[in-house]
Amino acid sequence: MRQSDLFTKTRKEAPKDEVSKNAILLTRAGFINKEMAGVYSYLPLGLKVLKKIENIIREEMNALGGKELVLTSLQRKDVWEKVGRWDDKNVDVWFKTKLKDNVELGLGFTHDEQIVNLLTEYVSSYKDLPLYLYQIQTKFRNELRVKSGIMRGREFVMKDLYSFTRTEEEQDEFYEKAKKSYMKVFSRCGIGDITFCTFASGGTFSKYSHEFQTLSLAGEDIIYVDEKKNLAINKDVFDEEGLVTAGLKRDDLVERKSIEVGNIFKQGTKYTDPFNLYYQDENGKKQSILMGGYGIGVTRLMGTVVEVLSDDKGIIWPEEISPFQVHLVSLGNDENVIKLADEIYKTFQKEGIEVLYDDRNVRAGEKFADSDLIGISTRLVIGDKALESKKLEVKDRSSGQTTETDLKSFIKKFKK
RNA sequence: CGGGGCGUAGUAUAGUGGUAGUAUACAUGCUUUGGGAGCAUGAGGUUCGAGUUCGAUUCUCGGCGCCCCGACCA
Repeated sequence: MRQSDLFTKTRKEAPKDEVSKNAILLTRAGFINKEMAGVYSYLPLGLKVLKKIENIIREEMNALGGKELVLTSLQRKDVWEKVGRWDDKNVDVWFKTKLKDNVELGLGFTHDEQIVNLLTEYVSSYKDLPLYLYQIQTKFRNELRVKSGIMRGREFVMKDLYSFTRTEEEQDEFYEKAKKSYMKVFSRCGIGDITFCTFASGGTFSKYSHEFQTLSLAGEDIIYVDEKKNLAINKDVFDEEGLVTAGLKRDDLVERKSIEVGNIFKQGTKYTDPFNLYYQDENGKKQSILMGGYGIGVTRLMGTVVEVLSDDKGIIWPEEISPFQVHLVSLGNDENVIKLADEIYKTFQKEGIEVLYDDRNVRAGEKFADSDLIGISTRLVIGDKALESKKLEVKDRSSGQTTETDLKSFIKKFKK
């Protein structure tokens, strides 16, 4: 895409109503736009990144055996009343609304009840299980106070997978596989080395769960990290019992601040039993179904990447989720330079390399500043130098290193 | 939900009880072109309502909105 056609523009000034690094940088670079407190639109650049993250998650969830679906945001009151979560006393993040005839509805903040309710129509035999269903969808939570840009809003994108299994062994096996998938997702998003599978409290469903915590001073969680084992334990369960269960030793741990980017937990029959979701085994005997929930805050993950990967000039996208693979930047308005850049642009399009082509007639300084801010992982500069040397000047956004190469090997490296 | 703060142009900011200023962004022209260039010209603004006043962007009250701290956060 030509940058002259890009819908958004960069800004020099930080918006006055943002404090968090992710919101400031994403807004300045034209990825998002705040509509109201805790509610952000995703502009073309932001959407590109969001979709890339979603696709990584989709690939990993599919590899786990997950089947994708999309449940509704509008949800029935009676479904939520089954386990008492409609009442504002029990759940205080509801957005509730009404139909014209005064029938009450809620905007989904999660979909546990709804998916179980759905499955009562489809699951009845041991042959139907195990079953792993997931969706990537917008959730609504009426937070009392929003903060941290896109990391804690009232409307956000979440991936939620639900597992339905017959036995504890089946459940545990999947749970362990899911842990690995999750780490893969975070690695592919460029934050694998600072994200830890973290032993955490289980809340109302089971005693313990696992969170995926990314080290960052912008985080709100405190965890204790065992860097050798690559594991951590949340402060909430940082006691003797927790340590023993997690298999961690107090002396091996260091305290860190972190952002929760994912959470997996076993839910037992908390939802399946009340909804009468059972299956019949080989002997025709009625059996309970074990459920598990596996969440990733997709937009929060995007915000986390920005928090963690940036410098004073802008964002530093990891290759896999960079809005474009290459930022092609032409310098000056020398005819031959423009001709060369145009040719390279066309070649990339033909070869299927995703490219943002800064074809604007503005000075080099402005182009470089914008390029740094937007943060595309690889920059290709075409100016007089390239014309003379017949070499391509490639700058890596992350390391800042510039290398020379020729078009052929560049294409070979980036062609998908 | 408790406490505190703030609403002036697209953005960021001055200032004032009596015609609202700067930067940036935008438009036009000329110059310039490897790290946010220069000159000229132009267009663009006081969150809403009520009150006080001859007169309110400014003072008072209320609404709405936004931000921060805390609480909360399957």
